[in-house]
Amino acid sequence: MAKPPSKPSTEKSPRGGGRLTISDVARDANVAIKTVSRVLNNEANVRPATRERVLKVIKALNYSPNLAARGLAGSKSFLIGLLYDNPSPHYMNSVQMGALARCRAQGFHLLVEVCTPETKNVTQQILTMIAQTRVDGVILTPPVSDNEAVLEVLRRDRVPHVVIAPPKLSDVSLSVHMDDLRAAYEMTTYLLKLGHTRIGFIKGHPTHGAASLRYDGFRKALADKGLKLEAALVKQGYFSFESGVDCAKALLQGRKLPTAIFAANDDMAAGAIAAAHQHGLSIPDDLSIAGFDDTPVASLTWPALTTVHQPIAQMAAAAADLLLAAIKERARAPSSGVASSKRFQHEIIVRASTAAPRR
Amino acid sequence: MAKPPSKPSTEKSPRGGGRLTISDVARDANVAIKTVSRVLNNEANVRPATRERVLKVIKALNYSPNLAARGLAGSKSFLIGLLYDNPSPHYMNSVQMGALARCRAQGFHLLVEVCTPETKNVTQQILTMIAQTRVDGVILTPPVSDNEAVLEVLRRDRVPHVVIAPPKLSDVSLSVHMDDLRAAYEMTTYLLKLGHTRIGFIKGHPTHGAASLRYDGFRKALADKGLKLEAALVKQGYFSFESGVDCAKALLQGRKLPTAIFAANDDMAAGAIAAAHQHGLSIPDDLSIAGFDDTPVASLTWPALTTVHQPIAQMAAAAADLLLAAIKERARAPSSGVASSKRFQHEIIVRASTAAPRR
DNA sequence: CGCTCAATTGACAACGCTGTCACAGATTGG
DNA sequence: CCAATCTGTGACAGCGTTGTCAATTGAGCG
Repeated sequence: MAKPPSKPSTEKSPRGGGRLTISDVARDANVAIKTVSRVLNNEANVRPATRERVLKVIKALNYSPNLAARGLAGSKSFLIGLLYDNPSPHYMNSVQMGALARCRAQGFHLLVEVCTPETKNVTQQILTMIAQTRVDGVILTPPVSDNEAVLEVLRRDRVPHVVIAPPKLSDVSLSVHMDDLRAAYEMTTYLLKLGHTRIGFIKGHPTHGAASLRYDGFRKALADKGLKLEAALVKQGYFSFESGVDCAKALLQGRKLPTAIFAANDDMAAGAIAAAHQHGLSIPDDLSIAGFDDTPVASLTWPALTTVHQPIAQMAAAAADLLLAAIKERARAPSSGVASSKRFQHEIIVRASTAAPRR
Repeated sequence: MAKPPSKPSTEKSPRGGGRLTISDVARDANVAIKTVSRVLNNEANVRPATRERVLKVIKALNYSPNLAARGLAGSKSFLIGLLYDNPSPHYMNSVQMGALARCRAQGFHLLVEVCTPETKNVTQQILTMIAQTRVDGVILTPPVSDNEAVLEVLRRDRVPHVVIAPPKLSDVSLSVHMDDLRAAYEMTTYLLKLGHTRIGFIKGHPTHGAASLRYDGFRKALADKGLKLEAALVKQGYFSFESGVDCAKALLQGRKLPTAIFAANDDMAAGAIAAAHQHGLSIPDDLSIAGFDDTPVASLTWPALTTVHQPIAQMAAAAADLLLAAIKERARAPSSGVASSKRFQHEIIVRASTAAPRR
């Protein structure tokens, strides 16, 4: 009985990679399945010529390995979980774009998981997700990143994770962050240098870690210039446009008007602009206004908003890199990873909403 | 040698569901693995008492099944791919929130895939993703939804998919959509009813399907009122703030000024507002301005923007429902699914940027 | 030329679940 | 009362990969 000839690679046209398996490749390349696996995983000890041949067949067949099988057999799932709880679409979009680019570049996929504020048991939700999907790592964004219970669980289960904008630098987790205090300090200093001496400040949401840092930066800048903080010029906002309107109105009804207002985020700054318009004030001639975050709205207000730019997408990309590196490292040495944090540089973006005060 | 006693269920504390397998549950519930599987998949032919018992053990152990194994053994991956290529963070955020809620409610996870405009071969990218992850279905958002080649591939490989805002209603795909023409018609009619007769229009990006529908709606409303379309009052924009500024400036420099401007999206409307401010015009007294989409920026401009609201999150949720239903249906009868489309109702949101023209 | 040792390759058993099918017990009908 | 039928349950074989370890190859050396 004649042995059936091995089928030529052209038999299956290089279409969707649909139902191809690793053994199809092995057959065509005339090697064992395991060797194909070695090539796929970039393992050592494959003769260059063999590797070449296998790669050629893979390409010809347009084969790509089944993640589920890989996940089951090996330990890697090639899945990264993105924990998501941010009310700002722009922020989350930037994070996703940044993280996704890096993940895909390294062959990982992004699994998005939302935990709305109503979610009673975030911890349980994460646990379930990990058990189900066996994600190789998790990226946390604010304000989930403030949740100590979640971090605790991730550490206990030894799930690699990276925190974007952690409330405080941890010594057990990876993280990326920005210097909110310094940024607010610089913006305040910029306003002072323009000649403003009465600067109103609209604080951010009281539970948001970074918000208080921004206020600290504001105070420090005043102090360093020898100026006293006037309580009447500080209002408590909540990051929303409406709270910005309210706070600005309150500031503009005081006895001695501020010549500038610095809001802890752009939405509130936009609110301040609206309030100023309503008061018949001209910006920046009668009143300078500065924001924080450089969201798209900062370019769409009239006049365009002077604000602090954070490189969100870059931070997210770096977070992904950090995470992926840790995952690879852990595969080599299962010892717990080292904590490390990368700091990013902000930038003061001067637009049309600020100017020297009118004499 | 004594046979080791089967370990009691309390041995593994109900923690992370970490390394539990289905056989742990089977042992504790005193049934076969297959029976646990039946319970997990809600299959028939399990005695209620047995089902109960298994469920109790599952809960006690805090067990959740391994998706990779499920995917490998069965045909389902419990993964939905979200194809993503939208420049608007707000839009994508809404889509994700809407889709994610439904997916998670039905035990599915969301895999995000970006295809930037630079991606040379979107089709290949999708093919690879499908081959790797074996997603059970795909959700397409505009403008990917306009890409006929992508749709073609999905159909050929018989991957269930749903299209959000397709350029034209397909007879082979699921979709959800809104009546852009009618919405623009209504907004225009609203402006006409206020008493405006010279209405400027800023068109959207020329390659965006919905953009031309909006223009069609505008023209139809004028025609139905017996008004002639003045070419000088129509400008070609590109959906960006800057193009809105430019178009509005051009409109405001014409001989006979319009008393209202209708822009095909909010960003351009915001641009028009800025341009009007620069021309020293008061809104809405000197000039009414209307937008389209009801993005967050519409509430942050001054004055707040009259615009058309689309229920994006609801549409995405419906899209997910449609898709999940089709997946379940296909599991029952592998015949190709029926096409169906669900239409959603828009809403005219009247804010402060529009009013009757000054006499 | 024969031997050693490292480099390369392959056979085979998992991984955790579902599909298939066989089987025991319960139910029905004549 | 027994065959015929239906329910509920379990044994077992994969699904497409990787891990383990044995087998084969080839180069270097005395």
